[in-house]
Amino acid sequence: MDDNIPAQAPAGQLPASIGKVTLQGLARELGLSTATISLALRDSPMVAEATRLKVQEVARARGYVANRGAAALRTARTNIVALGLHDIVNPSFTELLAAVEDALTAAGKTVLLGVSQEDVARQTRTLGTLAEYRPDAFLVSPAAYSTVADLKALASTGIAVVQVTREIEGSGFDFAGSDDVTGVALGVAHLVELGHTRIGMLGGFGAISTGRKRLAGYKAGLAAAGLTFDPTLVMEGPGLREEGRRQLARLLALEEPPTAAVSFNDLSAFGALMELQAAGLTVGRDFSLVGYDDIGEAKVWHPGLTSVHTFIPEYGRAAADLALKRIADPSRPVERVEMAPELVVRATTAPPVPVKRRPL
Amino acid sequence: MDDNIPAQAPAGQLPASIGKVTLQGLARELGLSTATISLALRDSPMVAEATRLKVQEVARARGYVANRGAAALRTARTNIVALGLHDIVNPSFTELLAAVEDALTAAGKTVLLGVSQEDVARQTRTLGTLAEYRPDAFLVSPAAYSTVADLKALASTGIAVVQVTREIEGSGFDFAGSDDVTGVALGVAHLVELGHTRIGMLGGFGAISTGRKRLAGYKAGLAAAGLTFDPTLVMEGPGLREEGRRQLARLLALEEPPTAAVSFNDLSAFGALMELQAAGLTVGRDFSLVGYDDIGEAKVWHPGLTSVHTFIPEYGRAAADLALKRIADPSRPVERVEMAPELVVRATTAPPVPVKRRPL
DNA sequence: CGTTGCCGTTAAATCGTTTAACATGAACAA
DNA sequence: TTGTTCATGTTAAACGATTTAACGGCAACG
Repeated sequence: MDDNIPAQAPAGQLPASIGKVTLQGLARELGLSTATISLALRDSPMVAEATRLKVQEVARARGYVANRGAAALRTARTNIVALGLHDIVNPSFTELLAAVEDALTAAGKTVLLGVSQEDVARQTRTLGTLAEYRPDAFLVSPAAYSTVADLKALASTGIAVVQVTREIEGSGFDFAGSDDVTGVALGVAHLVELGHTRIGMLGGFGAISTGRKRLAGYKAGLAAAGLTFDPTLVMEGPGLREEGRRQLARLLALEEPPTAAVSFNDLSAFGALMELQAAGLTVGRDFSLVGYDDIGEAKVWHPGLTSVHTFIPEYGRAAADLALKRIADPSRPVERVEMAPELVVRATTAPPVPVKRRPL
Repeated sequence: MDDNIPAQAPAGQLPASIGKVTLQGLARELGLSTATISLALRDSPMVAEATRLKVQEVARARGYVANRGAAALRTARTNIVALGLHDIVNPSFTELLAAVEDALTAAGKTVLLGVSQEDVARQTRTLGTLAEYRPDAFLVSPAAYSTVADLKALASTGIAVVQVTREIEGSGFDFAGSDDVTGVALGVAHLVELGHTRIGMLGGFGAISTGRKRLAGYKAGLAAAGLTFDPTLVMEGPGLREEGRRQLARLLALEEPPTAAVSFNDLSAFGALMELQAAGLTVGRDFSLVGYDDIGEAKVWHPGLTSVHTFIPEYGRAAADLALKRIADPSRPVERVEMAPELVVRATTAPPVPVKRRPL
């Protein structure tokens, strides 16, 4: 019946069949079995050289594009790595994302992206959807307030889970990030060395591991210098430009304002620089400021931002590596890669000015 | 034979079967066919209410996670949208990525990410790999020097292709972006209105559509004001902070430097602001500067950057929409969404100072 | 009581790959 | 001659879902 409408065949089939070159199509065309084609395309030594070359040539000529979904169904390996980030607008995460993407594609993996926007419910939904694609691994920077259970749900499907930047303490998953306690303490030590004794902190917040660790680093730095911790000098909030600006304004409004501050991240510090400028103060003279992360932008600023370099691309690559290693061997011992940050002194830090600047 | 080793079964099967709940497993457990389970989980009216509820309950209890790869194999629909961007560190692209991701996930799609790093060869490789996952659509911001052929290769596999931000003129694919010619002309007009007659451009470059269009907008703006185009006032290069800073330095070093400039993007402008500051000049008094895109950072600056707002999240959403529409109807007419930018005046622009500032 | 029609469910085919297990024929040794 | 290898290929069964024709059961109806 349908055979009576031959005219429709070319018109109807062509668009649908474009790009529809499959192993089976090649097999038919070459008079070989799909098995041979499959092996030949993957350079298996089990197929004769001549055959292999011919198969590859025809495949190229026909524009064959492998269907990884089908292959994955069979092999239970998708070569997909799911990335669950809480934010991608923040440049430090952008730099991380770029490094991770680069490292993973270099290893033949492809990145499936999900963004939680710092919302646990959305994170649950997103990760759930990503899981439906059966990634070989999850690389996660958990949203604030995430719990162990949120990650365990992923691992229970037998998928590798690696935490990056942020972690859920005690979750027992691989982790790559910077040693934030040491890092912030480094910044504090630098300020102390310059002679500052009243040092504030433009802080993050306690619902995320980095917020807690960097605060701990601030305290540790003070303690090491024999300075007492004054909670009124610590501001809390999301590490954003606007917030850093607000936080610095609040510090300056204190009865006895600090002469310097370390910050949760560079973004806060940039905002603070704006506020200093707006307040008519000169950073590196009237006030000293130390950023954190040392993202690319920090060195472009004028004056250049003194910051604690945390090697974001490096630990992004490390995280990718951990994922690859855990995929290869799911039972390997849990590994933590904590990179030691380094202080980069530029122009936003200097000795404090004498209390009375104009003794006149 | 194998039956003689019953002790191994639980030990060996458990780890392997974790998360391995499939439709067939559920079917066996419920004494139903996989067809019924499949239909029930998708709320098909063909299955009785009671059955549906029971199936869904058991599925939830067992932690069933659908395998979209398998489904895709059958339905030829992956619900994946591949994103091929030339860069993700630049904040304007980050904002775009965030908006696109948001819009697509809201529509039930998942984002597969590929980054070309402004390298055509890498773009070819990346897009090829993405194609192996059979995305329902490609959303592309092509690398510099891309040609129509680079995109046609994707379309020939019958996949929807949408260009965002950048386009390859005459390629015949959907496009969403800002009307850059109008946009930059807007910035020039503003400077002209303030009294500037010697206006420079911190430019992009000609290998990408936005570079060409924004330059055209600059020329159009000058022409509309009756000013003649002076090529020595146009700098070319990648739109980065460092580059903007360099370009402004070069403009200032001219024999007869301009009193104002428009720029290719905000990033260039931020760099230029740094250079002005380093040169001891006050922006908004000694020199006027207009950014482009008006990314979030622009309003946090002090002084706030006058910029041309291009509605990046909006056209990101538009691009996602175009993709969804083309997936739904591959034969619909090609659509271009060009958003009209709007000038946002802040504090970096002002009338030019008289030629001799100190008549003394 | 036989027929019809509807409803809920099922069997089986299908998507494109991979991979054990097996087939074929030539080369070689005994 | 009769086996044994070895090199190349093939067969056929997965993988986990979706789809659709067909089926069985049951109520209603004449």
